[in-house]
Amino acid sequence: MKLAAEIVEEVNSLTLEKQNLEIEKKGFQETIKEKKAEEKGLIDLPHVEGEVVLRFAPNPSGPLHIGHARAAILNHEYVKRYGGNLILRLEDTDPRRIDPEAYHMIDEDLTWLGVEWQKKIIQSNRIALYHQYAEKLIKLGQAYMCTCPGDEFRKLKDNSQACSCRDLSIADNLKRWKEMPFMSEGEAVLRVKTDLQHKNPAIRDWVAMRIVDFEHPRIGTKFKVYPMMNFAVTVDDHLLNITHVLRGKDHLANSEKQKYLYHHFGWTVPEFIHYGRLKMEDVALSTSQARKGIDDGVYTGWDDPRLGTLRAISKRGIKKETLKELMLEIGVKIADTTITWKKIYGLNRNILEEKANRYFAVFHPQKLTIKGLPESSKGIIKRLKHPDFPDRGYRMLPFNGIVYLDQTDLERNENKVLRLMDAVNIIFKDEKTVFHSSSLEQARKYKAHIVQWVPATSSQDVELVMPDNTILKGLAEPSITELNPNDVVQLERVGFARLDEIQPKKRFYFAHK
RNA sequence: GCUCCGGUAGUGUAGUCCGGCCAAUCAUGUCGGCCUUUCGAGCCGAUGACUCGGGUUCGAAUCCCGGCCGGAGCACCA
Repeated sequence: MKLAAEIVEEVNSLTLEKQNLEIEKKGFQETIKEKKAEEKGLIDLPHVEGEVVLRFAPNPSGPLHIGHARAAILNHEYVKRYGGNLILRLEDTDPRRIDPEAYHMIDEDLTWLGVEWQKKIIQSNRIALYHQYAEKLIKLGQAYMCTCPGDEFRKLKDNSQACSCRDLSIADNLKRWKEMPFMSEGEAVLRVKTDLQHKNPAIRDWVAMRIVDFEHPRIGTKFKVYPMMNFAVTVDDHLLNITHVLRGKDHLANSEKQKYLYHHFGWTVPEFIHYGRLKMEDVALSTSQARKGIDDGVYTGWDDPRLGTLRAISKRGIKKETLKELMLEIGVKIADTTITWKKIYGLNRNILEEKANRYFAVFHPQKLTIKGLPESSKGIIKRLKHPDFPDRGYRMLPFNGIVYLDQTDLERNENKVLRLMDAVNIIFKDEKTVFHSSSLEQARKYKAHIVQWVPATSSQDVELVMPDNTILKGLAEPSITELNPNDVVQLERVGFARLDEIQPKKRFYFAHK
């Protein structure tokens, strides 16, 4: 025993290389298992044979939010990796939960995200198709028309008991099925037979079709019998040859339910991949909460900077590339993730840093007239639009000694030498501003802070909408008139901001530092 | 309550399937330094994690059991 331990100790003390060498010397066969070399970033999909067919299937109840972006980006990325098709499918089988505006908002949002789809289908165009498959299922003896009140059925189901409808003949079921469009809401449902003994009561005999007496925003009152999500999704995923289904883990039980349907029809089950919940700090992600806030006037609209919608995020100057990087990093883990704004800002800054040109703006403007300014210091001051890219040219700032500075910069530097970038050094003392010197060396010598300024004689009024939707009014240098809406700039020492509109006012949205 | 699932630094992530090269990767954040006419960026450095307890094993982030914590589902929504 002791000997064995000693030998092991000895072997372990050798480097791996030496151990392998010894193994070789002694003539042992190499038995090391080969570990699969994974592609960096997003993990590979399981069981890929050739091309993949994936789908992004939102419910058109509002615009897309950051949670949708995850599904859309991931699906899109996998289609790009393996080749194949991405299908956009609008799941509008609940007439009550549809926002007619959402159909085009979703297209817009995906386009902004850069997610392209090869085919688009709308489930409300396919209701008759679902009816056909429902009838097939009845004929297979795998579905039954249930007229039990919901709570009674639940009691039975929770005890693994069949209700009386379950044993109806196929003929009786077909008869009821034909009558279904003439019944009223709640009178009957079509149930899929699963396993009443299933450990999870939620899986037992789930509803496939129901009666809805409500005008559908797209197809009106043409149908009264609508499929439930699980039924429509399964039929579609099969018919469209979907190979892999990426969905949130809130669909775990649904995947389980759907498998029964695949088996009843004899269809191949796609690969289900479930990812965890996405939480976003300070943001109400749910569409319904956002809608309520908009209706109540708490939020200004779907693009209110406080919301987690893609249109709000893009308005704030967050780039689609940032979202893509973020989603690729988060991947498809089933564990929940919390996204912090700092994370998004950090990624976004990496992208914006080289794109955004620099401009001066102050948001607590204080007008100053510099006393004793030598004539030689006056004139047009040139400053690079971007310190790292000189070929982008200069902005011109007329400097005549009358400027706006930020109030807080003034307060913090009272009685101290303060340098106006690329201009002169001043001292603000006893409510008076006097010229101190002009060279950078002097500023360095006095450890002066270096701040941005706006020429008072040719300033531009601007607004800056902050992430909490408060609006700061300020002044910017004249060159900002060369900007166009949607340009993202860095307001020096303020932060990155996206120009949203120039008429009637020049309005920026603050992105981050 | 029932069913299922998860837990690696502040946050996100790699590694877990197939135990040893993991005193654990990368990103972001934070702190410090250098540089820079921004409190930005860049460069350099620092910081900081395997949920806990048992078990198996020569060896456990990795396998097994239990606890704790967290999440999802339990609809005639998707």
